[in-house]
Amino acid sequence: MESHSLSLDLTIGIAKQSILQEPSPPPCLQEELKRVTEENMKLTSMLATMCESYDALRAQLIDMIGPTAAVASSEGARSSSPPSAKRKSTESAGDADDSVSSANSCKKAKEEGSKPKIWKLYARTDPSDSSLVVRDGYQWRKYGQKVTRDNPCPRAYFRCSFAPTCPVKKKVQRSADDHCLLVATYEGEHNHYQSSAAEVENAVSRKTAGTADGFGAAGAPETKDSRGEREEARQPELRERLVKDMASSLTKDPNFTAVIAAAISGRFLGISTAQEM
DNA sequence: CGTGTTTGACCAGCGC
DNA sequence: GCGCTGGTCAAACACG
Repeated sequence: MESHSLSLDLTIGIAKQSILQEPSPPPCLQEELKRVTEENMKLTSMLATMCESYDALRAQLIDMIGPTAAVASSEGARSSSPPSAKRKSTESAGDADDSVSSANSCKKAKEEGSKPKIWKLYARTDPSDSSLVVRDGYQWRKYGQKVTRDNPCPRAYFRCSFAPTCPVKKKVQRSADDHCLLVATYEGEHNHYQSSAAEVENAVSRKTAGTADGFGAAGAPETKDSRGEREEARQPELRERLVKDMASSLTKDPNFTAVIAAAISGRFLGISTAQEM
């Protein structure tokens, strides 16, 4: 997405800058340094603008869908009705949910005090898409798959793999009636930031397009309490997340090492001018 | 070779 | 105690 490439450009820009801050660079490099610095500042301001726009849009989105979205904690997931348009399919998804709920209800009594948060996400998928993948902005590692009794479609089990210590699990199963509908049941809360801002946008857009559950941009259940807290803490978090995204982009992007190598070998200027064209 | 997925085996909880 | 079921493990496999 655009924001992602922007952050990548930004990281490359920063990298270029740091490379060029080697002791006593030649005059042509100083000129380039100046240009890159300006470009970097422009990108930074663009990024800030985008973040503000994103915040505003997201706030609007939450206002729009908040009242209808089911607060999908274990207690509220089934009590609040989903939007009428999705009523039938949600009920059919409920077939799958019932097994989850009944399984969880057994534990409920025991774990009432310390049970992890459970929430659900309904996602429409292409009928031809047979994968049990719900793109919610986090990295998941599949650790099991099982065919359950009340649904011929297999249920897939995932763990959050973005952070080794993250306790969150999710189960994804197609609705027995509507095979286009994926029901993702999340368990626990993430103890880290979302892996990708682009994925966040993806998740949010999916939600507006066809999903109808409590699901914040951070992939956590969107309760009023947590929402208020996050609104307050958003700006510092956002900056920190951007920094992490940048670092992540640096380590993941093979092109970055090529840029570094090119810069070091003196081909940097050629690449830079070529990019401008 | 490292990482993620698949899949059969295993385990624990529950109802009868 | 036994069988059923959901959830997890871990070896084998696939892929980049």
